[in-house]
Amino acid sequence: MGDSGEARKGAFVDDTATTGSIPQFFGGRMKRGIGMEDFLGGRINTGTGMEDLLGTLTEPQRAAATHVAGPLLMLAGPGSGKTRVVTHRIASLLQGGIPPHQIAALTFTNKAADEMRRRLDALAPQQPVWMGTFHRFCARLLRQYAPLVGLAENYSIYDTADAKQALKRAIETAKVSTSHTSPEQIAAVIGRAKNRLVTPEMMEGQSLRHNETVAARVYPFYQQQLRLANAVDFDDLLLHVARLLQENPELRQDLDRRYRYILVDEYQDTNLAQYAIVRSLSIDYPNLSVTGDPDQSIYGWRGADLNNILDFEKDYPSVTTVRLERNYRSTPNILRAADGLIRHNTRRKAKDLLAHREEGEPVTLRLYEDGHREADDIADQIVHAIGEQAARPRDFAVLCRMNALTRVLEHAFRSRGLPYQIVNGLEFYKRKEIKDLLAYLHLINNPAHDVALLRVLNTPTRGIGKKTIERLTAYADQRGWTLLEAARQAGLIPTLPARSAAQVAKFVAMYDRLALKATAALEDLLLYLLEETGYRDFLAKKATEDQDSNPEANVDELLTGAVEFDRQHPQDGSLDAFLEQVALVSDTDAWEETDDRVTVMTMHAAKGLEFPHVFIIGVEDDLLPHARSKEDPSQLEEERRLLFVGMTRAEDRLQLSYCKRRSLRGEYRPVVASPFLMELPRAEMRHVEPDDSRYYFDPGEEDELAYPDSWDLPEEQEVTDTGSPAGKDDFADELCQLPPEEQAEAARTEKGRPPAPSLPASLTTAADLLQQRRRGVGKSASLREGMVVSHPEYGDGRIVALSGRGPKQTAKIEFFSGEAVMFRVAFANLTIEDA
DNA sequence: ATGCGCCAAGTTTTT
DNA sequence: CTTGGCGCAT
Repeated sequence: MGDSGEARKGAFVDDTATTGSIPQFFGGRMKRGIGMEDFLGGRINTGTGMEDLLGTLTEPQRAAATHVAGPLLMLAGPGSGKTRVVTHRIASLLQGGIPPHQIAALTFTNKAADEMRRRLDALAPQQPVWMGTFHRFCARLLRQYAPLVGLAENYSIYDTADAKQALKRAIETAKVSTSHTSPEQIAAVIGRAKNRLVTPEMMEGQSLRHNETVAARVYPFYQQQLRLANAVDFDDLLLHVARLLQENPELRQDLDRRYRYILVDEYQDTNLAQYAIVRSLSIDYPNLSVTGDPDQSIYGWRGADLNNILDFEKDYPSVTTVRLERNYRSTPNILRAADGLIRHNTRRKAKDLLAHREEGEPVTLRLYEDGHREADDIADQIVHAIGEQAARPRDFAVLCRMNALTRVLEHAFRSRGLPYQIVNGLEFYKRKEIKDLLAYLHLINNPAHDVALLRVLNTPTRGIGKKTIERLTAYADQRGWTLLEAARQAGLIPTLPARSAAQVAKFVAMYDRLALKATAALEDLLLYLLEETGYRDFLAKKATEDQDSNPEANVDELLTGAVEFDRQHPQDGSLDAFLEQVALVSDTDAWEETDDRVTVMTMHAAKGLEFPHVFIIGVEDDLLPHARSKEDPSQLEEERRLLFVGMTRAEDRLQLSYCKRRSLRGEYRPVVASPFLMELPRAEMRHVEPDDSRYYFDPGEEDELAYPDSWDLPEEQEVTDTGSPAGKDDFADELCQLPPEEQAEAARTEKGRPPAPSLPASLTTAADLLQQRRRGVGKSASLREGMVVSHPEYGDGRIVALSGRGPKQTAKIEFFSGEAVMFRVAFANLTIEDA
């Protein structure tokens, strides 16, 4: 996946050069910065040939990059330049005369695919090499061969919420009792089965556990539901394609020939379905190259099978294996800590992390009173570092186990005017208005999309109530029809009163009018839809009642997206493509590397990224090994790998923190440090306790900060791989069990320490003021209606409307050119003009 | 049929 | 702390 920091590093070097101040702190970094990675970029742009280009690679990197035919396994540790090698290999293949359309690079996330594309473009611009996620690859294939698996080409992709609705309906039709299980559990079992290529028929004879038995009963009904709706869920995308390839030998052969060179990123995260797909496409042309790192496998819960990578050499005996173990990203301090941790995994290929950089700062382990102090302190540290050092917001990342922890940070950052971006799960496409409108689009595109119909039938309200829907559904189920088909017969449904039937008929008539516009430009379609369905009025009414949310702004945003899509896809700009696009992007993909903001995300989302400064919060028992992962040793190992991934994102500085107490799901309760902390080389780390409010970044106080006595635990308190950590209880007692009264007392008696910094008051230098004034306003609460702002493209304009809060804040700006444009403040590069 | 309000439940990670 | 489901009053 993308080591996407390289572009940033280049930018960083430029910036320090122009300001003329290179803080000593970044010494090691600078040395590396002018090293091969950035140098490379310059050379390519001057158009030097491939020979020179490959000359900048190390021996093993070069071996991988020049590999042409036959299977290739690249075991690449974190920060080893993996993406770089992969892009160079593609460029090298192209230079060797391989037609670009014979190459397909499969990634796990869109983010990784985009990054790879960006970097390939730098080496070999505009090559039609196929790049994208597994799911997108499968979606495309399926679009072409849908009839072979019983679908039509305009099939819909159900997102998790849609799938859940369909599942609930399936549970009802299956008439099973869910008293000892839940739809979620059933969904999980079915999902796991699909990932292992297990069909409903195969599952019948083999289940043992209770919820599996229930799931096995529901599974066929669920699939039937999907087939009838001409829809697939995420897992089906893979499953259908895998079966397609298994059951159609000629097609398999064709596709094998078409995609002769297949590259798979993050191979350790592939599940059986993905494995089957990739293998099927690499039989006649076994030019399969996979890259991955078993230590970074963190998707076991999604069916990822570590054996795929561990056994690759067995699958392809003629494989060339390349190991990239040298880490160019992190300081040795960080690597020792990460290595100390990962060594505790038993099911693992021993691998070294060879440090390349010079010794840096010790890793910090920090204890806080609670999550608020944690967030406040981290925000303060960042503010301080930006003020004192030449750091920028985008150099920092705060990583956590779950999205719920980001709330406190959001507050802390906002109150300090610190620009940030939270990459989390609850975003744009999950909002009600958006889901409603998309449901209309889905239904227009695929009349069988029952979930969309149910969502939309009475939104806005049209006098079609629960009873009517019930009768309609029963009628449809009875005949095996889709709901829309049943609705067309509303007049003939005996159970339906005439009045209800008339309402339903009116809806169908409206639908038919909408469907006529299916091939119009998205923008026109949406605008027509808004009027025709009465959704616009519905929204206006809502907006006046509810001040907080601004559905209208969201709708405008969707419109903006549609316009953009129309523009980018003038030829294939079908509704199909748009809906597929929407279904297969996640909010993680909204992360903008170029934005100068602090990044807040989960460790899962952070994979493949790197940052100069990384804070990992909530390294606590039941949270970082998550409570639900602790029974199963393999899940526990996965949690350890997750922390490993988090730690190895850091280039220069890394802080791990945990709290004495934390409020989670409404409760404020005491928590215990993560047992993983016991596995770190604590003797060489810097420990900070709660009452010590001195700054992380104050160079003068480093000596005092290091190793408080209470932390001077003997290094040999190692964890046996099977048993519980020796001395864990002492450790926890000492650190976490101090009663609050004593804490308060201790705080009161603390002597002379600097007051907590508060931004913007602490930013006092002229340069800072200037920077502040001209800096992107980001998500800071500083925007007001009537304010004059500047946009790089549109010029100056006045804010005429503001809506939404935080990262969702949207501003309508009337530019002096006369144009009025809606922006999402977070993404628009707005600057505030002098007052 | 609608809409409000209460209560309960379930809370990881993502395509 | 949120969401979803259910029952009641209009």
